[in-house]
Amino acid sequence: MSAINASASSQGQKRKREEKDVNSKKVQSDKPPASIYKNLQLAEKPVYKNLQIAESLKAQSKTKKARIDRFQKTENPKFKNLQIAESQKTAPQKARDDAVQKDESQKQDFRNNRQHNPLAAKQNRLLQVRQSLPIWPQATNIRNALLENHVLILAGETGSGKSTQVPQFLHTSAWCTGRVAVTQPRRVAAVSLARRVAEEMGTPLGKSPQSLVGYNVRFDDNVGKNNRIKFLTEGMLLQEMLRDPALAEYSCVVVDEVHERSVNVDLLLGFLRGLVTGTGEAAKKRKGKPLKVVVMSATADTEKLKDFFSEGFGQPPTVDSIPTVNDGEPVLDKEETSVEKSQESSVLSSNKISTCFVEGRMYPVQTEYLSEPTRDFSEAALLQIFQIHRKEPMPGDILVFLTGGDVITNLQQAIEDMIPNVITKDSGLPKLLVLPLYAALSQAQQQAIFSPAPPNTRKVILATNIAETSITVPGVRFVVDSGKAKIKQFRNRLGLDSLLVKDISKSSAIQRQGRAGREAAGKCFRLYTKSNFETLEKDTVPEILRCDLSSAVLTMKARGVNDVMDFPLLTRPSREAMERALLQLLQLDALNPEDGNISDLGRKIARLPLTPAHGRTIIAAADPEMGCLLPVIDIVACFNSENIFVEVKDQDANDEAREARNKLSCRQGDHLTLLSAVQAYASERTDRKQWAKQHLVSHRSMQNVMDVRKQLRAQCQQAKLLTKEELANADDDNLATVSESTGNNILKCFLRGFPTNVARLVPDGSYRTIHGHMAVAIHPSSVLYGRKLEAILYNEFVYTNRTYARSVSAIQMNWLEEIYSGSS
DNA sequence: GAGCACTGC
Repeated sequence: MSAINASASSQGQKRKREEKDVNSKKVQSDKPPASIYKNLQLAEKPVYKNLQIAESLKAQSKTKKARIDRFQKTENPKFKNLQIAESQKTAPQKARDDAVQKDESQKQDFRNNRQHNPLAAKQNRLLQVRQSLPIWPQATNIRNALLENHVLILAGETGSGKSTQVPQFLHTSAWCTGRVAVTQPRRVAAVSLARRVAEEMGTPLGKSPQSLVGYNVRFDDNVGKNNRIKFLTEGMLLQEMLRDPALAEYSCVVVDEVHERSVNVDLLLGFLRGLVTGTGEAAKKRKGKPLKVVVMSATADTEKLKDFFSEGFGQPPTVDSIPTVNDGEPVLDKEETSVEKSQESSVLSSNKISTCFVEGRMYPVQTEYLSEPTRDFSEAALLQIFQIHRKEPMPGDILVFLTGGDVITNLQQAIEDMIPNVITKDSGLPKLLVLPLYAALSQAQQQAIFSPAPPNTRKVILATNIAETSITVPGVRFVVDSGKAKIKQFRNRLGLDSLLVKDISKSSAIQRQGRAGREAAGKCFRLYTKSNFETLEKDTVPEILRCDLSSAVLTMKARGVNDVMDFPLLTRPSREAMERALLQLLQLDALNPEDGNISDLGRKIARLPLTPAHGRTIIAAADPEMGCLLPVIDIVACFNSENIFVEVKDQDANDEAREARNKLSCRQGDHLTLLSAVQAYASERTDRKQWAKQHLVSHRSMQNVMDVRKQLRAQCQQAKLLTKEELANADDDNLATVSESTGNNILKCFLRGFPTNVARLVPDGSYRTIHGHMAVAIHPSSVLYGRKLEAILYNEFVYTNRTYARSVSAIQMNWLEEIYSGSS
C-alpha cells in the first residue's frame, strides 16, 4: 500500500494547484500527499482488497481453498458462470479460432517486449492473483462473445474481478484497433482501477510513451497517446461526446456499475445504443468502424438491459419487456415469462447481444430481523450494537447504516454514555471505539476508519449511505441496517427539491447486508421486520425520475438529439418533467423558440460544467454591459462546492474568529458574501489554511472552489467570453472592493439565470414566490436571515420542515423588467 | 432560529 501512496503522492504534487504554489511549502507539509487522490483507499472498487482476500484465502483452511477451486471449475455445469447467447455457436468456428490465435500472439508480443521492464516482476506476481479471480476462466468466452456480437451485458457480483479484467481481455482483440474506454460513476474508482490495471499489465500509468493505461477525471487528465485502455468518469465521456459524438477514438466502451443508475449512465446508454446499432446520427461518422459495448452491472437486471438494446436493433419490444412498475404479478410468474422471453429474443437478436453472468466472491451473511417494528431506529441501533458486542466474537467491527450527520452524532453520544455501564471491569468485554463516517467530515476524520483498532477494541462505524457505495470499510463483520436513507426528490409542480428520510429499496438493503461478508462470514441485523422488508420497493427509483431534467435535456440537445421525447432511455421520465425542463431551457434562451433546437447560446452553456441556470448566469456576466464575469465565476464556483462556511457551534467558536467571519459578510446578501470570502482567501498569500481557520471557513471546500474557478476561467477563455488580458489583469492582490453598481450587476446576472427564483415581501411580513405564490422563508444560515426586504433572489428552494430559500440576496423588482426588456 | 444523503462535467 505504501508504494501506491507514494506514487499517488508524486502524481498529486505534479498536478499541484497553481494557487497553492504560492505557499506550497506550508501547504504541502500540512496536507496529506496526493491532494485529491489521497483517499485512494476509499476507492469503491476493492481491487487491492481482492488481492488480500485471494492471498489470505490460499493460506487458510482447506474449506476455503476448496472455495477457490470451485470458482475455477467452471466447466462443471453446476457452476456454469457464463451464458453466452446460443447464436454464437452457429458462427464459423475457424474465423473465431484464428482471431483468438492472433490475439494470443499479440499478447505474447506484449510480454516479450516487456521482459526487461522493471514493472514486469510485479506484473507476474499479480498474474497469479488475476488467475484466481472468478472471471478469469471466462476470458475466452467473453472475447468470443464480442467477436461476433456488438453488445455484451455482463452481470458480475462483487469480487468477480470484472472491472479490472474485462478491459484487459478486450484490448488485444483483432477488432480492437482503437481504445477501450471504461466508465465509472466516481472519480476515485476511475483512478484506482487505472492504477491497478497498469500494474497488472506491467506498464507505467498515464502519459508515459510506454504506458498502456490512463485515466481522465475532472481536474486530472492522465492519458497518454499510446494508452490502450482509458478509465474515465461517465461525465467525462459525455463531455467527450460534445467534441466527437461518434467516439471515433474508441473501439469499445465498457460501462461499469450500471445498476447505480446515475443520470449520466442513463444518458450514456442512450447514446451508445444509437452508436452501436447505427441508428444514431453520429453513428455514420464512425465510417463503418464497429463500436462494441459492454454493459456491466452488479445485479442480474440483464433482461431489462437486453430489451433496451434489442429494441435499438429494431426488435419490436415484447409486451412484457415494457418496463412496468410493480404490476402486482406474482414474482414466480414474472421469472417464468422472462425466461421464455429470453430464449425468444436471443434468436431475434442473433449476432448482436450476448449476456453473461459471473459469480462473485463473497462470504455468507446471516440476516436477522426485528420481531416487532421499532418507532425509533436510533434506539434500536443502540441496543443492537451492545447486543452484538456482548454476544459476538472478536475480531469483527460493526458498521451501522443511518440517515445523516445529526443522527450519527446523537447516537455516538448515546453509545459513549452507555459504555461505562456496560463495559465494566467485571464484564470482561473488549472496548468499543465509535467512529462517525459521512461526506461532510474532513478527510482526516474519514481516514480514521482505516486505522486498525487498538488492541482489544471493537470499532463501531456510524455511517450514512457513503458506506454503501463510495467507501469500503475494512474489518466489518456485522452490519446494522436502519432501513432508512435520506433521499432527494425534485418536485416538478413546485420546482423544488425535498430531502426526506425514506425507506430504502430491497436492492439497497442487500447491498448494505453484503458489506458484512467481504472479509469473512458475517451477520446483518435489520432494524425492521421481515414482512416490512417484503414491502420494500425492489430497486431504488433511478435518479432520472427524481431530479430536475434541465441539465439532462440540454445534454441531449447539445449532442444532436432534437426530439428528446424520443430519445431511448432505460427509464422514461414523465412527460410533465420533460416539458418542464424544455420550458426552463427556453426561458434561458438555450433553445430556439421556433424549432426548439439548441441555440448558439445553449451550446455555450452545455460546454460549461454547470447547471443550465448557472451557465446562463455566466453568459450574462460576460456581456460587456454587465462586465462582471470574474466575480460571477467566483460565486458560481462556491455554489458548486460544499458549504465554505464552517458550522458555528455556540461554544467552541471564539469571538475573534466570529468577528473575522462577520467582516466577510455583505449586507446585499449571500452571493456577494461568498464573493468577498473567495477574494479574501485568494489574496491571502502566506498561509491560506491558517486564514481559513481564523475566519471559520472550510479550507477543503475553498480549495475546491479554487479548482472550479480555475477551470471555469479557462473554459470561458476558450469560449471567447474572456480575453487573455482580462484574465492576466485578474489579480487577487489588487482587490477593489465591489462597488454597488458592480454588485447590482452581479445580482442581475443571477436573476437572468434564475428568473423564477424570486420572492417578494407581502403585507403580513412573509415572503411569497412570484411564480406560484408559495410561502418561503429565508434560511437561518443566510446573512439576510430575519430581514424584511422588497424582494429576494435565491439560489435554492428546499423543503425540509418548511420551505426555505437558501443563499439569498436582496434585489429590486424593477430589475426584472429591465432584464426582460434588455437583450441578454 | 435551522440543519445538508451521495455523486459528477
